[in-house]
Amino acid sequence: MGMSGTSGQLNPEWDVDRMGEKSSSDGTVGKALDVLDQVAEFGRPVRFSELLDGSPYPKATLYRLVQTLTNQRMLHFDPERGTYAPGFRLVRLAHAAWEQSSLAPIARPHLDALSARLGETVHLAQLDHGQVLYVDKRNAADPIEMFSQAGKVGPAYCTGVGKAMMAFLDGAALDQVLDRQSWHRFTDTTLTNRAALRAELGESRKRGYAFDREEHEPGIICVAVPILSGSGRVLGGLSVTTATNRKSLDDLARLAPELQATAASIADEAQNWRFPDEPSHTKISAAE
Amino acid sequence: MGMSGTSGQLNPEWDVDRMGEKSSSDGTVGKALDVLDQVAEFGRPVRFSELLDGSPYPKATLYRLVQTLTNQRMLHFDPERGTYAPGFRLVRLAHAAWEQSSLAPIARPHLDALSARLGETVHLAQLDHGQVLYVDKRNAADPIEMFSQAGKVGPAYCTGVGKAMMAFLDGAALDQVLDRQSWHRFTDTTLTNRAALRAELGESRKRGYAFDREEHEPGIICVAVPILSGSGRVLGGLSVTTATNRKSLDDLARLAPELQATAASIADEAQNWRFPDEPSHTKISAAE
DNA sequence: AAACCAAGTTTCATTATGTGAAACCACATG
DNA sequence: CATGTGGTTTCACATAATGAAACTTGGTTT
Repeated sequence: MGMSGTSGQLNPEWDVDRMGEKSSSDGTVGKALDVLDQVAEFGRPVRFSELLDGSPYPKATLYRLVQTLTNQRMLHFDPERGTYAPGFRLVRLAHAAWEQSSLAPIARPHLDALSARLGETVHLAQLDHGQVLYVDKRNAADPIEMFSQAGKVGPAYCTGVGKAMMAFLDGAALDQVLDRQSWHRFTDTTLTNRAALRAELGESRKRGYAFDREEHEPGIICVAVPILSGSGRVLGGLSVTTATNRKSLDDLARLAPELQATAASIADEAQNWRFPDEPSHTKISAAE
Repeated sequence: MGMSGTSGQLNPEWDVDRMGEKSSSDGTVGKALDVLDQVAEFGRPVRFSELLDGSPYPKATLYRLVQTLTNQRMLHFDPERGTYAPGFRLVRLAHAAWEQSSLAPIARPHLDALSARLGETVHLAQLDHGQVLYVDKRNAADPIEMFSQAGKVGPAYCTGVGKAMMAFLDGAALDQVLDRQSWHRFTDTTLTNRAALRAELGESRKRGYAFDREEHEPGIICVAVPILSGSGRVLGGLSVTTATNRKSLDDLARLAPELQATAASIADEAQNWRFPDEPSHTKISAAE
């Protein structure tokens, strides 16, 4: 409830806009992962035939892909129902992704502290493919672990963390993200076009933090700050969420300094952190 | 650091025991996923060259695989350090896996209740590839730092949930799991061979629940029960963990009935649950 | 029963894809 | 400026993926 939950408005069919861009461009592996995505997107275990119609691949090809994925435990086949669902191997791999990300493990104690001190819901998010990916979360009362809520994605254009992060992107990167927004109107305060959002992002940047004024869910508001690297790159976002019947936007605004301080320490640690036996780096081609 | 996989050693080589069995047998996709596993197993971001030595694949091939995976956002490349880590797409996919599994989402409220009532750490786990996969977790009111987390895997032969589940497997399935144990001696109560474990499993089965008597971590004990389907199939395991300085094994034993009751309701719900618009059987037709 | 249908599985000639030794590049270092 | 190391690209070649079509299985209708 408190959070998004809405992968909803995005209901992309197989081929919508992924033609030349990313998916099946690179070989068999791309196709297999494409299929994996499709199964995941169904939101429930699926039959082979359900996958088939709507799939760009012919029967035999799809069949082989699904077989391979099942073999590899990326998909799980339920023989009783004849359905496929994303497999557990993914969970193990995702755990590795989480642990190895430079942000989440480092931020963990900070979230604990913040959550304890404020007593409100705290989110840690990163931008992923134009969407907000919640990588960790603390509930007001009880701390919830990883995949219960974290792992979920939400829209960027109408959430606090999303806007906080976008506000600090430079032109090119920002455009990419803007291109991926769905601009669905969730509430009557939702900003539903680039111009409106751009203006808002400008203000947020000046201010140093962003609000969510019930733009995603009625009654839910939040303040969010970006987590910025020394060079100003956006590493992630941090937010405190509450309900309008508990706190006002002004109340939340007063929490901004504390959030920023936390964000700063996270960024700091993230940059200096070395994994146990990581070979000290020889500088590689600079990003630009 | 104890990653304690089945391999059990710090630097597991590529091809150790996965030759004929599973990995690269099925085509390019298999190889790509193999590489993905390797990156994950490193436990930290890796350089290309680090992957290369120890890889069965020649430079160019490995390079292409890594490129493809990065392209697909299954790997994330850090240009500053020149390293690869498991990518966020995995987290999204894993979330789908979690949500679609018949156990975890259903068990969630039960875990909440149990955790609130007992005030101790609660685990929900499933058997995956011979290991215990923790699919959800609630921390104790006063959390003890211990090594489990949702998404993490652990050994089956020396954990409460592991033993509770194994105790209710039939011959063939049990053997498969036993074959995958590493029998590493974590503490001096760890059971380090099949015979000892088999005896223990027998008792646990009779008793209806299993203990962990500091077999995995000193000072950490637990009771665990299996979650069994109507037909007796092992769906998962449920445990309460505590520290020896807080509770005794006898204290824990007294919680067993409550655990069993919870397990029973979870099993019950899991069996009857239908996803929203899951086709009951045969044809799906859908809109057309 | 026979005929039918839909989901799932296998075949096999064709072709696209992946392969990997070796060459190449870019940078750092002695 | 020679040498080394990590990373990237090439290209002739072999393998692996493709997909139309045929086949199997199991349930439903005539």
